[in-house]
Amino acid sequence: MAGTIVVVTTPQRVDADLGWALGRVTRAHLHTAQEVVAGLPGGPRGYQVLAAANDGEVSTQLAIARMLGVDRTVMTYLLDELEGAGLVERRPDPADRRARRIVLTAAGRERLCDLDRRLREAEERLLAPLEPAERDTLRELLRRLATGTGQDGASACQVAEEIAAIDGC
Amino acid sequence: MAGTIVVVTTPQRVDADLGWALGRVTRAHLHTAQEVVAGLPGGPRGYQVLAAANDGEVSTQLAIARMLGVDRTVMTYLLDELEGAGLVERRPDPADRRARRIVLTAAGRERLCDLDRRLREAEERLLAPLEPAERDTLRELLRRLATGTGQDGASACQVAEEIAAIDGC
DNA sequence: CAAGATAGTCTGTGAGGCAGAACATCTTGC
DNA sequence: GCAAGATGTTCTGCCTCACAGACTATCTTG
Repeated sequence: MAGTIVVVTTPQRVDADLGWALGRVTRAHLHTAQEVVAGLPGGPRGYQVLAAANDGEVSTQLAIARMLGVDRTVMTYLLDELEGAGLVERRPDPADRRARRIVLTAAGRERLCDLDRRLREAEERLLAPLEPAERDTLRELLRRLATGTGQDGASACQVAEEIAAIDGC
Repeated sequence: MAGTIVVVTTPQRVDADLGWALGRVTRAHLHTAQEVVAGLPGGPRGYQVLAAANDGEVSTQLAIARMLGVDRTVMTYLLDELEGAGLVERRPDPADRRARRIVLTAAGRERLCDLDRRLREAEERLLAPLEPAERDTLRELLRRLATGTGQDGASACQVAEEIAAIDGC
């Protein structure tokens, strides 16, 4: 390396860094969410478990864990708490006796509904600096990135791959 | 509450949740970033410290800590490692002898430059499902949210408030 | 039926962050 | 100029929390 001429272009400013912006926004969102879900077992993740279990597409512990990006061993005590609070039930999956289907109790659905509304309000406050149209754009772009679907619905997505790499490998 | 009729509207699907999308994208980004900065003391945050220190606007430990959202006590050992690797120096601030100015060494600037380029490539791969114009839009919207500036440059931003609430209170 | 994969649970352990105190220095009010 | 409080940095102790690994039960494949 000695004697090598290194062209040091001026690096980007910090606030041009996607990671920085993502981190900051995520952190702020997490912070407001924590206030909204105060008292809910598991905090923000407790809410996400409720939401994931409720929409029914996936409902076994492992499926929910993967979707939310939490370790499967964490789901155990997350669900212990939610079940203890009477918000969800673990039901044996009739098709696979190893698996448990997570279903919301009536109280769980009410709670989820209430949290949903309040979280949505909090999000709008968080997105306040953006024009209404821009908020929708941001939501849509993030959603497409997270679900791994391109504009045409194509699914060539690194986010999904990275997520997959994080859990099972 | 007994007897109250609760209208349970169908809650949003999980993938309509901003928090879910943010979390997933952030996690995926973090994961790719970790690979790129493998070997750098402090991991992704080490990079961010370098980037923040380099652009010079803020350079004391506390200012960097606040910008990055890390605890001030964490900055101490983060910088210990970076300084040990010869990437930054702690210089006494001539204007305030309590404070240390964090400046990059020549090696630090080279390293930052290299990381910058590789991270930018990784980000583009991550944003691949979006059209090029959409990627710029996403970057811009996130940047504006994170910096707390509206379209007109106005600064009425909850992200900044929440970030502020997290550290000093 | 045997062998391997998968769902869930439990236990131990280690990293990592936060609170709080200590110390040095700056600032403000008098 | 001095006392009192605020601010920047470091250090210590504690405590949470997530992950690895082992274990059981069940499914799947050959």
